[in-house]
Amino acid sequence: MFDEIFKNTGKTKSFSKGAILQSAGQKLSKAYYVKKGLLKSYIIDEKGKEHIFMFASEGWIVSDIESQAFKNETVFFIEAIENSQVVIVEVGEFSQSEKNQKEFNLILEALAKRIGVMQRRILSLMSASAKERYEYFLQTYPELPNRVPQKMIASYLGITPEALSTIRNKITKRH
Amino acid sequence: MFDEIFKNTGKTKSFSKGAILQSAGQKLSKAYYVKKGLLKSYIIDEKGKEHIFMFASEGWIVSDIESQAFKNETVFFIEAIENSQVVIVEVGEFSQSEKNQKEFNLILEALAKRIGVMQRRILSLMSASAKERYEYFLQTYPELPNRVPQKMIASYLGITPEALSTIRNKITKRH
DNA sequence: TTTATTTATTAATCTAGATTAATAAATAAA
DNA sequence: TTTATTTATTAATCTAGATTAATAAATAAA
Repeated sequence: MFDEIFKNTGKTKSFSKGAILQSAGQKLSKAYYVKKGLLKSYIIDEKGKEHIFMFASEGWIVSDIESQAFKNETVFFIEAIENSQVVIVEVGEFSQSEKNQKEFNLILEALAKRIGVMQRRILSLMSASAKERYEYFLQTYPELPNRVPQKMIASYLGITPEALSTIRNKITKRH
Repeated sequence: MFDEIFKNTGKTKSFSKGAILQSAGQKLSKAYYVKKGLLKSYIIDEKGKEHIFMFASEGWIVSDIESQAFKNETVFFIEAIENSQVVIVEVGEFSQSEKNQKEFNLILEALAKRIGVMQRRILSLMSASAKERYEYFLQTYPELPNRVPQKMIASYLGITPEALSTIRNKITKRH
């Protein structure tokens, strides 16, 4: 992970639950390393509906890598869903400093990892049912259901809270 | 893009339509730079159904970046859907050679671009209807419908060929 | 060419998940 | 506490897209 690079960059800020760290439409988006707490990044579609793109708990990084690289406006909102301590990293530092071989490989590895996560998500959205996606989510993030309201999990899975409730009911009933 | 890095690495190979360049389960996957022709990368799910992950025409690169970085078995098949000329790049060269600042930035930019494409795909799978995804596909890849059978476009969109046929019918009818 | 195979279209039926609505449970605010 | 707000559950109804099947059109093979 980016851990080694980001952990000690200073600039730790605290955010209360509900605080918005970044809004869609802003330029010059930053990278957020979560020391403590939990963030979500999400979009709001034309119908005003929220779609959670990712959760970030301790040790994770959230950022709109594409908008950083190309200096576009970001499409993502980022919000603290627990009281959180976050290291904010300017993108400039990231791309301009002299990189040694080791840092280069760390960054490549982190990007490759993220690409892998997204590939699996795309494939499962194309090929798996909501129930299968939920079960896969539970395996991948076993601790999140205790920290996150169900409607956010539904939003992450791309389904309605009602549908998730029904799925959970079915899973428990045929124990 | 990776163009500058890959274009002149030699080792151009020709593949006839229908040739399989890579199969799921193989280790040490390579990167494929398309000089001429058209490739598709896809998975086959447990039910034996094919899901196209991406198309790659002239100037594109296909590769399982995650499996390269972590030396896993790849999940992707890669197949030529036109007669194609492809530059095959060993992953080794890519990560081990000494990188200068310029190359470093090119690679970062290419990865960021790919991440952006995947982000948009995830968000549209979560929030858009099949019709909207098809219209977005037409905007993004206006030339592909002339080169690719419809059932492959359906597979890329995550729907059945029958559903795509119906959508196309609806779009033309209310001109 | 002729024949076989693959692809696209259309229609009927089905189903996973959306929508709407009402109620209960949990959480936050006063 | 009490009250207001948010979240989760359940049920009824609806709909986008899947499934099945039959037919036509296009492409590949003999």
